[in-house]
Amino acid sequence: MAYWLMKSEPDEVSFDDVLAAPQKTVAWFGVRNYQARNFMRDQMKVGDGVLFYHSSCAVPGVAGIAEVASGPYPDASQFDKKSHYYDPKATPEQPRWISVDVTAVEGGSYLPLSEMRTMPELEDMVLLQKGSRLSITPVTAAQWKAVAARLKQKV
DNA sequence: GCCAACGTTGGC
DNA sequence: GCCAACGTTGGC
Repeated sequence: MAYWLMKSEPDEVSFDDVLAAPQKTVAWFGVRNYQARNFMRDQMKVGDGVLFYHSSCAVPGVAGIAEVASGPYPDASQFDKKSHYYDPKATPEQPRWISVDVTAVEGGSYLPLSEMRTMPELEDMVLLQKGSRLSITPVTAAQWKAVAARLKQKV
């Protein structure tokens, strides 16, 4: 089993939105970066752990724990001319971008980025590396454990 | 709003 | 295939 950190802008989809969704599950759409796409396509498995991260907001940080709930399938927004994720080069026969479903598992506490930067266990986390902007990044088991423990501590 | 860092595009 | 120009991300 693998672990991931996935960034979402809370103005678009917040962790609370996922908790409120039917079956607490949403499609993760709008990934338009090949490296992030390839993680979803090639490495993610149902049941993998997900740190749900809020980016581009007042207090960025991990907003809750989720899990991967489906295999990869074509991201519908790439075909939608009205979507700002529309990609004219994608066709249903030859889709470029994919989604996976993600289910919320546990919320109720928040770990700010500023605090993550103080945790020695997270020193090597991809998210925290200089210049890192990938929307989906791998998380090690040790990093996962440290974040989960800290979240639990805060409840 | 600024700006560093990174990704993508397209001319050559 | 190189690389300059441009666009985007995302913290601050």
